[in-house]
Amino acid sequence: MKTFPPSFSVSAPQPVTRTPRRRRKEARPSELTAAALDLFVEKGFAATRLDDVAARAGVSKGTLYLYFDSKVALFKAVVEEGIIPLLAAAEQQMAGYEGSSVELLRRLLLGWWEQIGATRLAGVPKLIIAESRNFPEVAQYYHDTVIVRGSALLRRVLERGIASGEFRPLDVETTIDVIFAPLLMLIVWRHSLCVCGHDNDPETYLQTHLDLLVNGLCPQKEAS
Amino acid sequence: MKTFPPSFSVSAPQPVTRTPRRRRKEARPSELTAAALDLFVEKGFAATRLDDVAARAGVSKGTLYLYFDSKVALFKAVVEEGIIPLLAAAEQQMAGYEGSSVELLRRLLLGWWEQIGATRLAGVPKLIIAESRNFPEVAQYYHDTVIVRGSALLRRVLERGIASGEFRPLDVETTIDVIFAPLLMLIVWRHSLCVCGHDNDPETYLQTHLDLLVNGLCPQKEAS
DNA sequence: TACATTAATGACTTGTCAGTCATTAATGTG
DNA sequence: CACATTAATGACTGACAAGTCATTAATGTA
Repeated sequence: MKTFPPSFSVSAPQPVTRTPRRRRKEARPSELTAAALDLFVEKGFAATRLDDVAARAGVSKGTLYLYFDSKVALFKAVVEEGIIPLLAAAEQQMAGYEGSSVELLRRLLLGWWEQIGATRLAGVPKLIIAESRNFPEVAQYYHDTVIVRGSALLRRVLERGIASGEFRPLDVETTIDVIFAPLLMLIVWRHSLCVCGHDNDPETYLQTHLDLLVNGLCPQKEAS
Repeated sequence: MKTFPPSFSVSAPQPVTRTPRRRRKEARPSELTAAALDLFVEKGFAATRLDDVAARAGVSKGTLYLYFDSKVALFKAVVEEGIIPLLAAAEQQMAGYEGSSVELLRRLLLGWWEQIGATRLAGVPKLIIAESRNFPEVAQYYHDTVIVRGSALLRRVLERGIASGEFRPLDVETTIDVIFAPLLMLIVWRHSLCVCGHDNDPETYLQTHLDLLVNGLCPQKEAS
């Protein structure tokens, strides 16, 4: 990753193996947010050093501050770039859907897993869960721009299913949170508690969750 | 919080308004763990300053180090004192239970809520979820002493229910985690994301979770 | 090639906090 | 009371990291 001075001499004379400066105003911001996402995911928000973010993006810390006012601003940019577009796409897709509500719910949850849960982006919600207490500004921003909008998607599915009689009438607002909790805990397990060996197979976990959700714990009382 | 010399003179001649030292070797440890629990819950593990823990317990930081080798040791003591006894009690209770498995599951989850989730102790699992990545030693300790033992309780309930035909045959290990996830997320909401207004009524939340668990999302197909 | 513009740098300032240790004083005993 | 024991103190150290800014040098233009 880094350029070390080789212990044997090479044809090109490298003064101190320092790559020359490059002026790349356009490319810096996205390179910095990409580096930041990696490190936020790996170490958490508080534990990520901006020196490291800058180094991974191939610049110095001073340069980072040229493009982002603060650590918080950098995080907001990561969310803006990584999550918001996915939300917009999901809203689009759902608008045109015509099948059953059970299937729609399944697609929504599995889609979230594929596009966020199973990717580097999963670090973002994990980080919010872990650190919002210490960074209320960050939490507020994420709540207003992501959670509210994501909840609305689930709300539509549930209301749709209840209206069509596919679902029992439930407390929709509470059910949204109950349904989503296992997905969030799945990424928490995979990004935090993994350190102590305990781990789940995500496929099995999601299947089990959906199965419990749709069918419950008890056998269908067909013969009653 | 701190004792300032008053700018006007007071009848009682307070040299610098400093309470005299007291030697209370016996009482210190539990006073310190109590103070630590409060602050860990409020601020998280990393963000809790040992100066503050000591101050809340009415001693200086040096005294804290007289009784605990490190911040991690202090945390372990908090778990040892707060959580382990509850686990032991739950195991005891469950051994003698004779009713239905649905009812046993309900009692287990609601009992967890009453004794941990709704109390100051809820901060402990929340803290593990949030910070295990940065403190693997802490996570490992908690996994080995609490999570493994708690999972065993749920496992017994599920196996009992499956054996009696009350529950469908399921992947028990995965189901344990899926069932517990919403409870953990509930305390995360209440201890972290509360900062941004979003909040649930715990009673409704738990009822909804149990209802979904036992009955699922769809109406019972009685007439099929 | 000479020069103006400004992207990029990294040493520095400032503040925080875990953990240490020489000093102080509370308490029991003879 | 005199004094030994040891609980308690808090100033200090060392390490770390966010944010700043005077300096450096890449690049385009005349």
